[in-house]
Amino acid sequence: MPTPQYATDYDERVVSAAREVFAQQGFAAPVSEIAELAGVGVASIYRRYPNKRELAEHVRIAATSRVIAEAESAVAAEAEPWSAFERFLRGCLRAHAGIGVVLPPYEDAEDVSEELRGLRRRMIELIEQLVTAARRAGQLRADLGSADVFLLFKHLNPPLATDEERRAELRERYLELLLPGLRGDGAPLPGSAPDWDEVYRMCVPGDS
Amino acid sequence: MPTPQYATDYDERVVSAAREVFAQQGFAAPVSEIAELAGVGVASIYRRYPNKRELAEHVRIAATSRVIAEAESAVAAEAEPWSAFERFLRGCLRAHAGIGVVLPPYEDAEDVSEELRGLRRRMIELIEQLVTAARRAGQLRADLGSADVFLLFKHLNPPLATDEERRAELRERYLELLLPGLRGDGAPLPGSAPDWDEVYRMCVPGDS
DNA sequence: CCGGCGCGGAATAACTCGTTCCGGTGAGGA
DNA sequence: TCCTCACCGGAACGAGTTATTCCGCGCCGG
Repeated sequence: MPTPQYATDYDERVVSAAREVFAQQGFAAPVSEIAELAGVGVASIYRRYPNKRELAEHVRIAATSRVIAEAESAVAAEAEPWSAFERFLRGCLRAHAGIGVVLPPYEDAEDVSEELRGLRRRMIELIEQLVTAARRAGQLRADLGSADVFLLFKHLNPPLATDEERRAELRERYLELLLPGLRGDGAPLPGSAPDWDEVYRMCVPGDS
Repeated sequence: MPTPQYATDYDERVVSAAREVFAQQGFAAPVSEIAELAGVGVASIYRRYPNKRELAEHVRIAATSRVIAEAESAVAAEAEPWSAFERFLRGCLRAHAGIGVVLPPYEDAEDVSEELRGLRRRMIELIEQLVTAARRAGQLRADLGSADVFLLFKHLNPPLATDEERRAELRERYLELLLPGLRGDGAPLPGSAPDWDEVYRMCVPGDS
């Protein structure tokens, strides 16, 4: 065997731990913490990824892919636009990987790989499709842009609860609180909807 | 003059900058960044506060006081419970100082000064009063606790937009989205409401 | 029983950040 | 005008933290 084969089980645990840790503490979080959460040694991480940045890139790719899958399955499963939209939201929330991690490039926007760039395009396209359809059907308020949805998602993530269990519970709790507003029951929204560039730009400088 | 008098103008700019920076980056943010934002040298900060921790404490005290004032003025200005509640929310949002900074103790809960502890008690008392009144009047959904409100607030803060102007706009935008849900138009909330201890506990470990 | 592939975690070298120190500057009195 | 002194900005220092590498160990297949 020319290329040594590492336990694939490890890969999964590492990426999952990295997602969790980066989501909570930002890119500045120590690699050792990721290793600890994954229950492996730091060397095992560096044996698979040349450096921290590439690990983060991998996490983002996985998370973005997950959101894409969630969107595609929601479109496929629901005929009604609003139902598809809602299913997408809940799906992402449950996937937890969620948008919180997808969002921040962690480093300067320039260093994003072509692969991730493509995935982002696809993800945006899908979300836009979901939003537009629901809006056309009069089931989603007209003054809400697709990038708004993204930001709202980010906000749904509670800080750092003790356990992930509880965090998930709170996420669903606050999503429920948001849904009536999304359907358009309130006053018109002040301000202008962000565009995607703004959303990405907003999250670059810091880590979180 | 026995005690030298420093420019009070500086104090204000320093605390305001510290609030901004801590809110965005957490307690881990470098002091130098605060100094830069305030347009002063680091020494000017240390000339007024013995160390970073005390500066943070000062920020929290100022922010908590501000929330208290906002609550008191809302209670005094509006007879209708829901109106008072809504005014409180908007007021805090506009004060921006807001809850994002009030919340995190930044360090272990033990090290909180007696003064701040007292302010917190008062703040919680007031928020609870606002929530209970609105709930009693049937204007706020019954399954929403006062600590929920606090967490929601935290979530309203957009990450790090380029300018504060835009951030404020987005905060108001998303508050609007939340209001219908708060009034009780949606499905019952899943999960259980957090209590205040949980809220504080949730935000201790990390910085943000 | 032996060889070697991974593994965990200690060791290293760089870097960041809190805090302190120091020379500069400008206002005000002589 | 010149001197003094209070105050300022920013460079310097030392402690602590972290990405990355290195090394000896244990397990698995033969």
